[in-house]
Amino acid sequence: MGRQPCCDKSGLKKGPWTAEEDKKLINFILTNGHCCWRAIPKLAGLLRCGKSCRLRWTNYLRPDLKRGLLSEDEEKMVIDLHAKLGNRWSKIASCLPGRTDNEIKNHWNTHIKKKLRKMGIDPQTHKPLDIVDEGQREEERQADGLRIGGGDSSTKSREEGIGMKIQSFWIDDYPMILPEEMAVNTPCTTASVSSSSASSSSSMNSAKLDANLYSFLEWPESTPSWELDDLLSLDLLWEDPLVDYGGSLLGQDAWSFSL
DNA sequence: AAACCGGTCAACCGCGGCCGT
DNA sequence: TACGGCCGCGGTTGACCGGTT
Repeated sequence: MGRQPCCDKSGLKKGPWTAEEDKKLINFILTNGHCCWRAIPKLAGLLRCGKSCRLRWTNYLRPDLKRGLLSEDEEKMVIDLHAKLGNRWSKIASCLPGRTDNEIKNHWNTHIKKKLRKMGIDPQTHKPLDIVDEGQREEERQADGLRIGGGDSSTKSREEGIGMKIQSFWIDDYPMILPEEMAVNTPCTTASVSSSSASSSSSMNSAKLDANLYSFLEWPESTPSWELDDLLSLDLLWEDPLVDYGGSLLGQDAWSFSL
């Protein structure tokens, strides 16, 4: 029976989102919530399929998203959870508030995989790689201060549950992050400190929202789910004309919603 | 200065699962 | 139980960027 396409693709726009489209989507969802993704494009006046809208919202426009690179602690959590859950990115993401599955998946493929391989760990199995000569690896271990091997600790840790497994990381490999340092990992400060993806690629897409997008908001410690009322209460902030968002959006009154 | 190349990441695609009928 | 619609997930693609030659 062949699967039907998620929507009628004829006449629908694809590719990068424009600021105007973002504005329409945010405005609609903040006002109405997202009851049915399939209906949203039409109701919001967008020439996109519902799927594209959902993706744009969940991966980029959601107000509770953190921006910028994953912190060391978050990275450790991802590795740990991956050892336990495998490539279930959405499950992993659900344990990291403000992070999306797409973001974590990308970070895994571009950063963590390499890091693990460099450490002599197979990113898929989380077991030591055997392809490297053991003696040579021993030298690398001494040089790098790694502690790979010595009984399959990664496997062992996998059986100990997430909370315990945190302890199985080679702390020496990662600079420790103190709780107070974690606290500065807000979208605002992350973006300002990091010279990474968020800022470096800001010119990639004219519609791309800078990591400073929500920098003017004060984020609660954890925002697992925002009610519409919570978001609506932010309208004064959205309209603050004094905030420099570092992008072109403000100049277009993109955030002056009439809620 | 231009061409090339590898890295990065937003966005797309298609499948699987859930749920209502 | 079977079917169809919708959503969410994971894999993949492709545009863009910075570094190198």
